[in-house]
Amino acid sequence: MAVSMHDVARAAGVSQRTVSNVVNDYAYVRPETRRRVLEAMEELGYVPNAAARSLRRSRTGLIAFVVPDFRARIFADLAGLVVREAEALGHRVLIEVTDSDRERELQVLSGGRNQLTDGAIMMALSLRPQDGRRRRAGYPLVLMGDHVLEGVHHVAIPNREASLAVVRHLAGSGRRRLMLLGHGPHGSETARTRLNGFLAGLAEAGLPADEALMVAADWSRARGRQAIEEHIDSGRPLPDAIFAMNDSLALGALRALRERGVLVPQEVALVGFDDVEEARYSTPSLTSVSPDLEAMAAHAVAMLHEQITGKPSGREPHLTVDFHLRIRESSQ
Amino acid sequence: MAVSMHDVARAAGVSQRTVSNVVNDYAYVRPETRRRVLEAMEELGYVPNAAARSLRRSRTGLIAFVVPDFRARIFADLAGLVVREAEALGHRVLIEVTDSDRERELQVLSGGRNQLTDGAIMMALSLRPQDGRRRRAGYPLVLMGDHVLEGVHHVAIPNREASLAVVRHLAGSGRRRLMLLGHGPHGSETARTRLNGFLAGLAEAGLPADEALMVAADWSRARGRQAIEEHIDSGRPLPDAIFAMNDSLALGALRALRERGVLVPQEVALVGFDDVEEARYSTPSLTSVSPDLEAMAAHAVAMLHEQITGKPSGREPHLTVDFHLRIRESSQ
DNA sequence: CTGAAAGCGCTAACAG
DNA sequence: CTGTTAGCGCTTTCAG
Repeated sequence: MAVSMHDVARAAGVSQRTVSNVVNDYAYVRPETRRRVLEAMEELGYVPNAAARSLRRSRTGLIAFVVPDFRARIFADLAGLVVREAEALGHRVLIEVTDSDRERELQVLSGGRNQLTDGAIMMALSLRPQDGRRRRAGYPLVLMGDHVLEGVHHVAIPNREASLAVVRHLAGSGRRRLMLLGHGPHGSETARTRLNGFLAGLAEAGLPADEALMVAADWSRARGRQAIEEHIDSGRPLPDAIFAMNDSLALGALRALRERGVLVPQEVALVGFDDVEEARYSTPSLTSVSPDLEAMAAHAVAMLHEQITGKPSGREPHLTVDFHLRIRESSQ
Repeated sequence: MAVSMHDVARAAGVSQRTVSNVVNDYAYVRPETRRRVLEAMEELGYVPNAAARSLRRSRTGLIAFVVPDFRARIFADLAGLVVREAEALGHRVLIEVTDSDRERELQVLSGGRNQLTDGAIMMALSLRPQDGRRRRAGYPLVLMGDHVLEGVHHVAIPNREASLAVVRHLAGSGRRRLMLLGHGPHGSETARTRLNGFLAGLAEAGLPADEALMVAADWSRARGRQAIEEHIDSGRPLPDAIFAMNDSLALGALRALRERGVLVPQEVALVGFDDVEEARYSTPSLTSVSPDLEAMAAHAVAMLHEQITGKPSGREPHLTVDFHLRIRESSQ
């Protein structure tokens, strides 16, 4: 076995209690004693056993960040921000990938997948309101995204408002035939809400909602490209603007348009969602909805922190972050 | 306190031992007994305490993945792969960010930053051979990248060979004035090795090594862009090819070239390193070195797994993964 | 197949 | 300021 506090105590000629005090920067320990203990620790190569400490404190210092998929740029970005915020509040982050699997999301909810964590931040895709009853009682949880489970803290992206803003921008610059890319039969709540905002925008601008211009597609670059290729090759008339439900789709679409010789933005304006770094650097640069991810991460971590430490702070249990529509070359 | 095994045992009218057996799918438990226990667990909402289990088993099931920075796309990609591989072998992954801070890297090495993990995979930037002595004895560790610490398992990217291949490709298609972008005074070992391969390639092709064409820059998109802008604006003659030390630099450079009206690849060929997804979708698409990241993640996790479980497997303690030079529009 | 019981290493209440 | 000591909840040896 590794060297324990007991060993250190014996070596330094003090009690275990004192060693613990030194390790935890506790109370008053005489400088001389502290020095002796530190010396003994150094000499024996003592490293505190975190499992024992966790057991005793019933706190591990770990939180889980649960995402559907790590390949999507936005989740990786968010993870980076969550790690940073968590560290600032003294937590470390365990990454859990659900592969958008409903079963796994439920496992997180019911506590089967949270071993060794004090709480979780989850980006859930498939949860429904009635799943609330499967929740493990007392386990701190914050949801990111659209789903509101009764009584669960939650921080959201303003999907509807942002989509509305996109349509206003497009219609406001004279576009009339708007395509929505990424709407799909297996759509998540997020997709539905963005669709909603899109439709509201059309109505507001007095434009018809054309089913043929609501194109289903997974939110990947490859599918965005493919969807547009198929649309063009089928000979259907082009829209004069495309609103893609995320930047991956938009950038895939951009590639397809370029290959088919369609000019962006002259013939077709293009707008994405998420504002990943790449949007600023594509050719043409991509207009995109930029949700405030930093705020999102900060709020989520802070909410979780409160639940874990049990310090309520009057903070709203439901929050929606800001967004900006970054207008770039692809839609001007 | 939460409900414990003891509570379940009492409720089911069996001993704690039997509950443990059921929880761990152990040994022979009479079906009838198992059923009763399962029922009691369900009823009481029992969730095993992972900290206690970890203490007892002296194993947490967690491994740390330590990266310099999470914003760089390649680290996020790698993290996703590591999480997947780890899960397949029954480990979960804790993400640790060092911000390229040498002190933090040393803390990982010495065990101060590995609380609750059974081992770590680290992408170290600043470690030097003599740091080996600071290593925490017996703590399973695998390094990714260039640094070889005496006696530490290690999986590498073939930086020298790949850089050589890039120069061969460029020189082979008639380019004569090659710029190296990303070489810098604070260069990591990785940068030095890529520089090495570059110089070897020049020598092999009988081309001069021109100091003025070795441009220092952090490996970010913004810096790549800025470096090329400055070069052009200073009136210095353009190279006919640029080898950027990673794709971020290359894509930033591409942006600068485009804005200054320089044609890629007609006037200047451009090659990057890492082959991030974006390279395939840029305009023009980017030629890049594609190291086999999947293999890298798989090897690293497997090596760590062996150390943790103590099952040696004749696998080499040092391994270099394959790479492919993906030749695309930017260099043809 | 199941029970009793001994710790894993640490924290913290209690006592000086 | 420091020593003693009782568990935290679980796994596992030893008996039956």
